[in-house]
Amino acid sequence: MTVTLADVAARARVSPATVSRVLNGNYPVAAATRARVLKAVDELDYVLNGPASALAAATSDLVGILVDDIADPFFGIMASAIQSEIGGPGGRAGGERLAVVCNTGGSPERELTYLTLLQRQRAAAVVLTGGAVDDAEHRAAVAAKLRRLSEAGTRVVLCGRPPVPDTGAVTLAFDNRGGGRELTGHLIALGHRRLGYLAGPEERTTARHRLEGHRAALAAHGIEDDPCRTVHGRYDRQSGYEATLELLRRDPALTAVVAANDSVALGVCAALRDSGHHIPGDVSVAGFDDLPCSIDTVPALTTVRLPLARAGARAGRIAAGREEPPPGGIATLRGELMVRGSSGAPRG
Amino acid sequence: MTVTLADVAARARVSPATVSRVLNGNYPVAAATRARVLKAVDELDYVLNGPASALAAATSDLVGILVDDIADPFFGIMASAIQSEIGGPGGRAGGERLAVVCNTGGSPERELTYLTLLQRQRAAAVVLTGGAVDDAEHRAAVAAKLRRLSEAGTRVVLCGRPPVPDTGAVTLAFDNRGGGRELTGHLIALGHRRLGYLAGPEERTTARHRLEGHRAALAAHGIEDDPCRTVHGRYDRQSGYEATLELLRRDPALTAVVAANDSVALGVCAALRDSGHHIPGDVSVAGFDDLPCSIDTVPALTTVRLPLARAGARAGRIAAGREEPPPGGIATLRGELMVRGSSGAPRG
DNA sequence: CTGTTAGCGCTTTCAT
DNA sequence: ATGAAAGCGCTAACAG
Repeated sequence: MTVTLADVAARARVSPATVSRVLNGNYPVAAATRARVLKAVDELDYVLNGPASALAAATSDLVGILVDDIADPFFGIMASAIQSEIGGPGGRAGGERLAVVCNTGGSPERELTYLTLLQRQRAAAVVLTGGAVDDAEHRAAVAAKLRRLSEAGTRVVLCGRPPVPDTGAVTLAFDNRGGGRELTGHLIALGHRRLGYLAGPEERTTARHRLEGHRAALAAHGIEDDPCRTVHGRYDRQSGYEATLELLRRDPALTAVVAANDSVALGVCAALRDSGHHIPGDVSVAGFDDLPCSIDTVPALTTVRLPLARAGARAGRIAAGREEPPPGGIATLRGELMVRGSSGAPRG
Repeated sequence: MTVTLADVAARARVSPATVSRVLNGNYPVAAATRARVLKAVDELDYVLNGPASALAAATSDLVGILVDDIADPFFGIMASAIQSEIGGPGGRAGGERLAVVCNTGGSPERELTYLTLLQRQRAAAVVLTGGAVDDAEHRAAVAAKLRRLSEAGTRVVLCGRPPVPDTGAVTLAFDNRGGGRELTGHLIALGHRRLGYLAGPEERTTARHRLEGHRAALAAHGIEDDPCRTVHGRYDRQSGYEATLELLRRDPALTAVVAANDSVALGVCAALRDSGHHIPGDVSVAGFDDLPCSIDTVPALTTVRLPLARAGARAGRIAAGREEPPPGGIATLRGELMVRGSSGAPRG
């Protein structure tokens, strides 16, 4: 009842092999024959059977994109860029690739599960985005999976994620350390000496690297890094809100708060507003990522712009095999400091 | 070289069929045998071949989620909710489903392409989110595709999208008309009589329905609907910014601007600020959707909260076959008016 | 509860 | 340029 390639062949009065060749366009076929086949395809409303095709050819057109949180524009922007570079023509059979995004929810287990699922589908490529969970066991498990995927012919690209050595994975990393250093450096230059820092989840590499940059900037200027001025939390607004109140409790004389990312910074702003502090008159605020939202806060947020779309597009092209990997398989992309109204000189 | 089910069978000293039964867990197998098989799977590091499995079983565990714009939290939030309800155990083979999101970029052609690709993969279910393009030709093409998918056994769910009759598709629609009516009604109740309206893309059903609601509210209160106070545009911030300037040029005495969604409303706020208008003192602003960002504008945005996460979760469960479709296959979910600081009584 | 036997629908040598 | 035939790796009756 469901129409198969054989049906098309019968109607076009050719062999199944010829239909396959027309559909894949990877073999010379007489123009007249091709036309006849295409007509039959159209008339029968034939749709290629993906699994059968993938089984016989031992490859598929599936490309997986793993993200931590699809509801977060940070990942959405990257995923969108990746997908738009992959989803075009260029695949096998029918010329279209199925680029799909998988939401891990930040869970290491789900990350591994999705990798297995994609391995099971014999995916053509896999792109992993965002910071990794920096735990020895999980790192080893991911490395093993990536190695296995590479060996099976799946292209692996890490986008905005630190390299995983010896896996054949191409890496486009963000310079989170450098960005963090520059951001805190900017605040120090304005005259700030009592800076609160809201770090992201302790186990995430992005959070860790940004914090390292912050500390490097403090050290470079001989400012003591009082541990009670750093609070770890989640990468979300609410976490920023709560942590800010905690920070103010610990040191009411704070003149600046640096957040692990923009979502957290929005929470910081809200908490400061709600507790009667003026931004930047009383307290300066800075974020990281430069999400679209960040320009609409009042005052607009000082932050570090990450080239999310550019990185994603490049990762997509590499995954699609349309661009050469960077030399050594690793490239580091720098962020750009965006100075806006939320940062200013401290009072007094 | 790549290990197959037969290898596992050999090592576990059972037949391939038994291995398959263990892996799918849909058939009684002696505990001892199962353990032996699982051990072999582990030792050989075996990964099921998805295409082969899908071919033989004539079904797959792939579930597709179509979104207009993955970088927009409106879709991200729904997609996340859908995926978290589907991605769990409950699929075939190994107990995991591959729930993936496909980014159409709002293009009708890409929407159809993705539907074909999913049909090709013999997807277990497809969820379409967001407003449809309301063009007769495209509507017919989508309807035909959905019918074909349904007939092939793919579950089809429309989430936040108007029904498509006679396709077997289950619909969870948002009451955009009602929300629009309530929002404009609120502004009218505050005393506004000169309201600008920034409608979304003219061809989108969401934009259309929200506008209809707006007009219904005007009509209900006997307010003339001056066509020059309505401007169509894209669903983004920049569009809102530009259209607001245009609106003010046409009628500088406007006391309120209603936007098609929150992103547009952010642009409205920016344009008003930049042209020296106070919100809500000079001009009130209202959005639609209640995205997370909307609470962080100053003043916070009056808007209509849509149950994105709830709708997504329900759509996901229906797609996964874990919840019954609503009676008649259609449910309409209402929005909730969120009155915040951006709306107030008009001056004078 | 387990093994045997046919395919699922397509791709791809190898001939012609 | 086209056809014939042999699987790809798995599942699903059907026996036992």
